Amino acid sequence: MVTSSMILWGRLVSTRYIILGLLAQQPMSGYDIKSLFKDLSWLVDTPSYGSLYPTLHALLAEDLVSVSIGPGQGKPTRKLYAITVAGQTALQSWFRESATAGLSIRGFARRLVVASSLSGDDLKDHLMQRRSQVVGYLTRPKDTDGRRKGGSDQQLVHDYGTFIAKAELAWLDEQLSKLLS
Amino acid sequence: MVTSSMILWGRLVSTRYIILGLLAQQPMSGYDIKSLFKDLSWLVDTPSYGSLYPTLHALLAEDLVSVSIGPGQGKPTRKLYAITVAGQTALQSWFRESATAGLSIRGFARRLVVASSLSGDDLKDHLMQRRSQVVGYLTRPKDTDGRRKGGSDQQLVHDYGTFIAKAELAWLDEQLSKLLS
DNA sequence: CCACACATGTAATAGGTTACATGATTAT
DNA sequence: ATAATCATGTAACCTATTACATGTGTGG
Repeated sequence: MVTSSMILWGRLVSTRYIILGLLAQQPMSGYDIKSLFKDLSWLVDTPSYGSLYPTLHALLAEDLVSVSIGPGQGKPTRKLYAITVAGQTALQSWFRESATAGLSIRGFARRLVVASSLSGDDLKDHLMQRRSQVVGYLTRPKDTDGRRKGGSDQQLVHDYGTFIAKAELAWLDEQLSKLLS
Repeated sequence: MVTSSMILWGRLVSTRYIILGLLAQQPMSGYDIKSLFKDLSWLVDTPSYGSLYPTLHALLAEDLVSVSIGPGQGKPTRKLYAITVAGQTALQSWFRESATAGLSIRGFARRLVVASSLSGDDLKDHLMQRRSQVVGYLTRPKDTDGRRKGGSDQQLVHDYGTFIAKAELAWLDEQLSKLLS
């Protein structure tokens, strides 16, 4: 039975793929993944164990990852998850299909984690695509609407957004020049 | 009957309060709110109509907002929502209680929208609190763990995070010096 | 007359969090 | 001993998205 949700499975479903992206860099336990996310919490939301472990189980059931009982020398026994070949394929497909995804800083960071574990070309594409989105954002037309948006409306947040976007543009250019040299 | 979810009602529940924050700046329709969110999509997630309208209905049922049938000269009739006194109180309470909330750029932006509609002191507190969080992030100890994190692990994303954090710090200092002068 | 922006809404469902439950090992 | 960190998991519940449904007004 194919439900509509299964059609969506290959699309966004954020957490699945960022977890897969982390596992693509090296085998880890659920606990490790959680800690890594904590390091990234500045940019990406940290999933709770309540979604982390079930996701890992689902990925396992689909053969996108494999498990082995970790050595746990000293510390309690742990399950080491590793990405499979099928997992790598799925990850790459998702990354390429989700290329047109939105403009949020969070979405970019999420995909950046995944991109780091893929080919240099995928990374370069991601950065270049992002660059044009950021430029688009910075050159967006100022709205002078009659109804709402009375001039100073949301000024502060927009100012913040513009400032961050400019910084990001600088970062992107720096990274891209490194990649192209 | 008091359920545990009701206790949480005054806490995070993101969208409720950012909507309330937007309405605190001026009365708007659901459609207006959606457009405003689109402008902010760089920093904050845009809720879908499927959550926007029900949220508006809930806020209305709790007397945190009021409605009036908009003029709609030319365009189709619209419902103008406005924040009530109770709504303003609830907004301020939420803002102050959620002060210790996490460190994500998205969480900050969300609260920034709300802060813009509150007193200058609330805004100043928010910026100062954020400043110390950002400084904490930038001065966080580099981990040299044996098990995972093999040196260059997640390098790129961390680099990105650091770059953005530095930019944010500069912005915060700029804003704070404006507020204090 | 048709596409597009304006405008509001609901039902099914996916996705996530909270709170709970359990246990090993190390440092104080 | 006992607190803290390491480690895994589940059930109930909340929240949000997706997809659908409907209708007005404007411009080409």
